[in-house]
This record gives sequence, C-alpha cells and structure tokens, in this order.
Amino acid sequence: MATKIKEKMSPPETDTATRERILLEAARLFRHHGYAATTLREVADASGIKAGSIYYHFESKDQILGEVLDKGIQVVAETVRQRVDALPADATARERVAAAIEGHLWGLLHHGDFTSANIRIYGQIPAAAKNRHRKIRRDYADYWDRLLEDALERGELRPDSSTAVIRLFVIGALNWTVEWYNPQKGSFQDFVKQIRAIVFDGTFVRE
Amino acid sequence: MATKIKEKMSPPETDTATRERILLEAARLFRHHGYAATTLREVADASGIKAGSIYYHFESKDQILGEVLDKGIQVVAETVRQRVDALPADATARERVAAAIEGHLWGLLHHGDFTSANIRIYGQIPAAAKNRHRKIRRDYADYWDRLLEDALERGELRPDSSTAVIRLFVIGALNWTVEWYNPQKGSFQDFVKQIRAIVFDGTFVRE
DNA sequence: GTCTATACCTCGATAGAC
DNA sequence: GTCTATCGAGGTATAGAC
Repeated sequence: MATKIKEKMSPPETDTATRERILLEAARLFRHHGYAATTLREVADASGIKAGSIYYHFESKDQILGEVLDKGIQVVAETVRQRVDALPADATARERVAAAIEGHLWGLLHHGDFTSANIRIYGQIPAAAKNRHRKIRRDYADYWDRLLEDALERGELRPDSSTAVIRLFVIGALNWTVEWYNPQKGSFQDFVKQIRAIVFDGTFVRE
Repeated sequence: MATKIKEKMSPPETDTATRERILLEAARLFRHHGYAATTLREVADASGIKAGSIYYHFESKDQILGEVLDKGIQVVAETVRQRVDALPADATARERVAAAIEGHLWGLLHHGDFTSANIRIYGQIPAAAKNRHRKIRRDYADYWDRLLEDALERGELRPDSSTAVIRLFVIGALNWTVEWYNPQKGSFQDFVKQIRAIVFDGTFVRE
C-alpha cells in the first residue's frame, strides 16, 4: 500500500510491470491449485523469472496472498460503487440494486483470477491472513446491507426474509457465477438480465 | 469401492470405525485448510493414530480425497431423491422442487465437512481426481435439469431464463449457504422457508 | 492393526555474485 | 533487478518390528 503511493509520488525507478505480472500469475495459480499447493517456483516460472527474484518484489508468499485477496474484493467493490453513483438521485431502490448487480458481475467476471481465487481460498488460508483481509470484506458487505435496508424501508423489498439472509444468499449466488459463467453462450448484458430476473422476481410463476 | 462390497458380503473382520474416522477428519481438514495443505500427519493425529497407520486403510492421500469428494455429493443426492420420491404422484412441479430444495439443504448442512470440502476444493484438485469424480456430479446435475424441464413444460417455471442457468445459479446459491448458515439464528425449517421464498418468488415486490 | 524409523523429495526463504 | 546455490523444515510413502 505505502509502496504504491510512493510510486505515484516520484518517477518510477523500479520495474512495476514485473510486480504486477507476479500478482496476476499468483492469482491464476491460487485460483486453480489453491494457496498451499502453489509454489513460488511455479509463480516465478509463469512470470518469466527465477524463484529467488520474487523476493526483490515481495517479502513473502504471505504478502502476495494478501495483495491477491484484497484486489479480489476491490475490483468488485469499485465497479459497484461506480455503477450506483452514476444513477440519478431519484432512482428507485430496485434500480440501485440492479446497478449493483451489474457492477458486481462485471468486476467479478472481468477479473476472474483475482475474484475466484478470493472466493475459493478465503476459507482455507491461515488465520493471520484472514484477519488482515477481513475489514475490506466487511466494508463491502455493509455497502450491500445499506442498499437492501433502504429497499426494505421504501417497501420495495419483499419482507419474507431478513436483509442479512438476502445479502448472503444473493452475493453467494452472484459470486459462484464466476465458476460457471460462459461468455460464449451469449452476451454479458443478456446474462445480467437473466440473473437480475431470478434475483428480483424468482424462478417460478406466482401461485 | 470393491472393498466396500466385500465388507458387506462377509462379516467385517477389520476395524471399519477407524476408516470412517479417517475420512471424517480428512473431510474436516480438507474443508478448512485445503487438500494440499492438509498433511496425513494431521489427519492421523486427529484420528488418534500415527501417520504410517493410515496406509493400512488407504492406498494414498489421493484415494482418501476421492472418497471424501464422492460422499460430499452422495449425501445430498440421496436426501433429495428421498424427499422427492416421498411426494404423492400428483404433486405440482413447485412442490417437487420445494422438496428438492429442502433435501439439498438438509444433506448439505448436516454433512457440512464433506459437502463444504467438495465445494471448496473441487476446483483445485489434480485433473485425474476430477475425472474420477465427474460422473457422480453430472448425474446429480441431470436430476435437477429433469426437475426444472418438467416445471417448464407444465408452465410453472418463469420462462425468463434457461433451465441450465437457473440450475447453475440456484444450486450454486444453495451450496454456498454451507459457508454462512448459522443454526443458532433460527430453526432449520424456518431457514428453508426463507430460502425457498427467495428462489421461487425473488427478493423484490413486482414492479 | 498400529507402531517407529527413515528414504527421498520439494518447499519457502536467504546469501552473495553479477 | 535477476541470477545461482543452498539451508533447514516438513511432505508422502515404505519397511519391518510388535
């Protein structure tokens, strides 16, 4: 974090491209093999350098993990806030949640290695890494809770379930699409429409 | 597999309890640390034996993985088929899917170490293990596809989305509840009601 | 059926040349 | 900034006593 700020302040005297490459390849390997199963030798190989060189850019495997995890949430949270902020002030709660769903899916599916790695390995990492990553997750969950509480107060949300259950169920469902979404079976916008229809109105005709 | 058949044919001359214990502890450790990060020494420790003794019951870590994965699907699929088969012949499609949801959640949440291990590590295991496990997954997916196709033909399913998308989205959402369901926040049957309401009728009032 | 002891391998990380 | 070489630790799996 501090490093990034410094890089922006002064002209870049180090090769930041290699650092980004390492993070990208690490995310891809964490996603497909898990954290423990991924060796730094593999990450180095995929990045076109030797294992020892990684330690010029990172202090430890653990630090790489932390940055991969954080980025997995950030790319989603930033897109969601952008989409919601772009709406007119008088937008309905349904319109706001619709924008959030589109933003969540966009960030999720366009940075699949970071987001899928996060989803897959979060439950399996050491407690220390979890603790460092927890706040960024909590903040994003809070953002959704506010969206849904607002919808409930406006009478737009069905009162059958608690907002916490809805948030957990819907985010969990959206997140899992990164495991099966196939961009060759239709446009992204068509996919978003289908998912929104299920989330908003369900799968069955009303009894 | 062959071993199991033999055990049922002749009176059990070996200690099958230790074998089951190893599988249970392996599932729990695979769930929380991942496959590669779980050592056979840990599995042995948790099972109350020494590492070398595992090889009396299993040929390899890989074989343990296979049995844990299969059981993760079987416990769910069996409960679902039971619940659906118990319905009267003239049940509506909605009633049949309702029974399937309840059965899926019941199996999923009552064997959390096996089901969560399966969900978490399936994307991270060696290709050979995946291939051996694929058929049992495919069969369960086919079962849901038939349920949903039937509902569509009867005009009970909303035609907004394809049955494949609905199946992937709903099963993914149901599966992820094992990561956040809290039995202390209400009864299982109340939980099932909330989830079914979201799946059937969505989260928002109709526009 | 479980034990101890250990072979053989690969890991994360470090040191120092270039 | 990247390399080679290597350390100590800990992994799966095996052998053979009990």
